[in-house]
Amino acid sequence: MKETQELLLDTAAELFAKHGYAGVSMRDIAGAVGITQAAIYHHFNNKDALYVAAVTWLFEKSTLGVGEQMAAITNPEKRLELLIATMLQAMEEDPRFRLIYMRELLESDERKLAAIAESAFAAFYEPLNELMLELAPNKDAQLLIFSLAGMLFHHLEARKIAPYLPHASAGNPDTSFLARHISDLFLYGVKQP
Amino acid sequence: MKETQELLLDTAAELFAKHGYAGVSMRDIAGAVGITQAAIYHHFNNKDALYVAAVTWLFEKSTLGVGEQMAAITNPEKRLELLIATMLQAMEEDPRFRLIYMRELLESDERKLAAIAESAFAAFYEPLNELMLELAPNKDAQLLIFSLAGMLFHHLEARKIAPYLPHASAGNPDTSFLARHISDLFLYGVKQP
DNA sequence: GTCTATAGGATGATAGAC
DNA sequence: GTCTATCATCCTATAGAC
Repeated sequence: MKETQELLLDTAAELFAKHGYAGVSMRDIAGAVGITQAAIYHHFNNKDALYVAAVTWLFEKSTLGVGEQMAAITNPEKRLELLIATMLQAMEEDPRFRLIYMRELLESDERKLAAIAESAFAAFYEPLNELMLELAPNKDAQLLIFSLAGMLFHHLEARKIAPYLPHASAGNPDTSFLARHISDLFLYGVKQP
Repeated sequence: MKETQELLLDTAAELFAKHGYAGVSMRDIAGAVGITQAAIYHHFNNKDALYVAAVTWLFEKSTLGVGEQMAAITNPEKRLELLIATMLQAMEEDPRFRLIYMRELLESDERKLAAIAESAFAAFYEPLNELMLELAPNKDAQLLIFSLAGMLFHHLEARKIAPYLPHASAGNPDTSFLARHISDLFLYGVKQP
């Protein structure tokens, strides 16, 4: 059994990811943990402090180890494919990282965003940058990273709306299928088979 | 001077885009319009109805004409480039469409999402589907649409976090530069100059 | 069409017992 | 460390006057 403090972080991250900051009450979190609302204030000063602590905790937990896994492979195309497959699978298993990242881009104030970017993202961004320089030295690495990230995130997000759009196929594509599509498109574009 | 009803839709769309459904109260909207909170209920049955009406109104306004503009061009590559440039520019001028679309994908209310997708999105999705079938008949059109949409949205979203990442360049790229990058990548991938 | 007034409930936070 | 009890404030929504 986890300590109450960590259970609070875990539960708060879950609920904030799903419903956003304003959409979750202290009573919701307390209820999910199994304590009363007032008891939260023994662990955190207020709702804002709980939110920041939960997001920081989740981001540090989530980005751990992806960079190390990549460093082992020298061939850049293979490294790209591993990265895409790994990230898709990780974000499918635990969608909280993706959900909160997206929410942060929508509504976070600049100060919180800067703190998160520098503390939780920089280490993870660096090997990505090197990969892009190897893959396409004559292109803008940051633009490539944003293009790739946009595809990764959006394919998972879009699963929610896909069934309601015309020409919808039954069921959602699995991550290995998505990984194949994204890798091919990113490397060769639509004009190449 | 706009009629109160349309002013309500416009203001509600603005606030919901910025702060989300739970983050905006009826008082906030009424205050911004210049009436009292109770007066809203003369125009809309409840908060939910106002939200759906505002989002539908915004989406119909935003996606209007993009399809028509595209229909005039027969060459699919040119049509793709026009689409990318037009959407980037439109979303830069008025970010509300992008913000609410992203929020809809995050928020977990299936009923609202279904209503919006079917009423406001289907008409806009159809010409996109045809374009993809022309560009790459042997690929999955919906996957290509989500890939493209992901890039379009994320490049604009990422402007917020870009300055805090390593290797950041000064200032944000303008939309025509982004359009060039996205068009090239989508058509030919990173391996082609 | 807009107002005032108010019902009825949820919310963030605190005080103090155990 | 968690509880009960409570406060002040906010919320959506309704009733009825003008």
